[in-house]
Amino acid sequence: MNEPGKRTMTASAQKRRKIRDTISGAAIREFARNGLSGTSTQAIAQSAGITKAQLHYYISSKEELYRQVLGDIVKEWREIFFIAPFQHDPALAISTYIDRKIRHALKYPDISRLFANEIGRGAPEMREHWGVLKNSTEMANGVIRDWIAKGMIQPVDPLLFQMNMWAVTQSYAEYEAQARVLMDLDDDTPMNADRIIAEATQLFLLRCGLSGERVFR
Amino acid sequence: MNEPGKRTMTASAQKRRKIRDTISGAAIREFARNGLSGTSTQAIAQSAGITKAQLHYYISSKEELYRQVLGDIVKEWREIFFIAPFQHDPALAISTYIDRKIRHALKYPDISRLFANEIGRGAPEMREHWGVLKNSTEMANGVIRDWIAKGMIQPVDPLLFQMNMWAVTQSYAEYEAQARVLMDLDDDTPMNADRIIAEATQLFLLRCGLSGERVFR
DNA sequence: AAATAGTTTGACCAATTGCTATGATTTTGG
DNA sequence: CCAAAATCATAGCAATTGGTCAAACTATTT
Repeated sequence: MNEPGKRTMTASAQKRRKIRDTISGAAIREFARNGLSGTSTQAIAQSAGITKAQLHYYISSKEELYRQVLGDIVKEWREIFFIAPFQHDPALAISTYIDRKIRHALKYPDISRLFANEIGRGAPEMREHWGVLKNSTEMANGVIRDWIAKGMIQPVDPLLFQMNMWAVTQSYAEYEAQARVLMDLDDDTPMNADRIIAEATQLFLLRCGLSGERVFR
Repeated sequence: MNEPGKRTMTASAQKRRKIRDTISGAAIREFARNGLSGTSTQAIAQSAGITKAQLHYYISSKEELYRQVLGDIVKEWREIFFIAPFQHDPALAISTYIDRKIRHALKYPDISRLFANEIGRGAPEMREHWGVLKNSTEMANGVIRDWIAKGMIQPVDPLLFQMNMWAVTQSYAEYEAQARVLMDLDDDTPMNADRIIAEATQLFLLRCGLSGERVFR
């Protein structure tokens, strides 16, 4: 038997991992569409291409599976969307964040939707994650306040500025269906990421009194 | 028997209307939290303070009730959030829109959440509403383009500018739970509407190159 | 007051829910 | 190659699902 995390992996362990990933993917898809209570284990199993009983062999319960994928999302986001590395350059920090966040939203909209769903429900499963999330937000708060103090950007409400960036970037995943209608795009045509990024970047750079020139990529 | 819509209303008709409103309110609450498939008629009935059988006496089906409240929301929004009346003054038009929209989001967050949920699911019940919604969006598009042509505002992507306003204003309903955590607010304390409106207004006025002064109210 | 119409109720329906028990099958280590 | 362990599928569990029904109850009309 092989411990997960070991460098070598037997064929069976690989297969097991693959199945688990398939399940996670299917769960994200289904939970994003219909929420926790609106998703049946049957639907998840079907979406994963396995039987319901087989699914229940791999998971302990629907709620637990939900908690697991939610935790994975929070963890992944914490690593990807981190404003601190570019503290020295506000324009770079902001445009980098927006670029990453929007590309992620367009590429993995279900992840964003699942998260939005959880928050919309009152975030009952987020209790254990608030601490770390609040922490990074307050770190970013400090960075922004520092920018203001040093006269690098115009004064903004640090928290609301962050929340508004989140809202705009996130919305292109959540409101994809609406965006497609308004843009006359069918479901197969990808949305124009560059166009969206350009407008969003302008929006937040100008709020800070920074040049509207495209700064990043 | 009394037709609905007549000026006079018998006591029984009034009672019937009151029950229907109670049901709509309960439905919005429950659908907002758990979506269409995640909400049971039992839960709606309980939230409305009636029995399940009684609920089914007033509605034809869960889906139909969902369609009804969704239709009501779309209709109400079309009346409330209309940018055209202030065409002559971009700053006034924008700040009025943001003010109204955010106050509505903070006052009736469930309505915003129900709508967000529907769009997140792929908006399967929005087919009949897209036409009129697209229309008003394109009217506003024209207004904004006109502003740009006349040099009243800096160039913006008209559609994305609207979508971003929508995203920011909407988010304070959808992400209320998160906002409360980040702001250290308990569930009873109302959020500071003026603060939110001020930052959002600045954001979008500055994008247009308009003075950051508070223009409205 | 009787007849009629509108409303409420509890019992009930088949279908689906999350999940399990059990035996069959496959995979694996010795 | 064989026994043990892991995986899988069928059938089934009690509980809940959306919705119905007829009987009881309450209002309204004549």
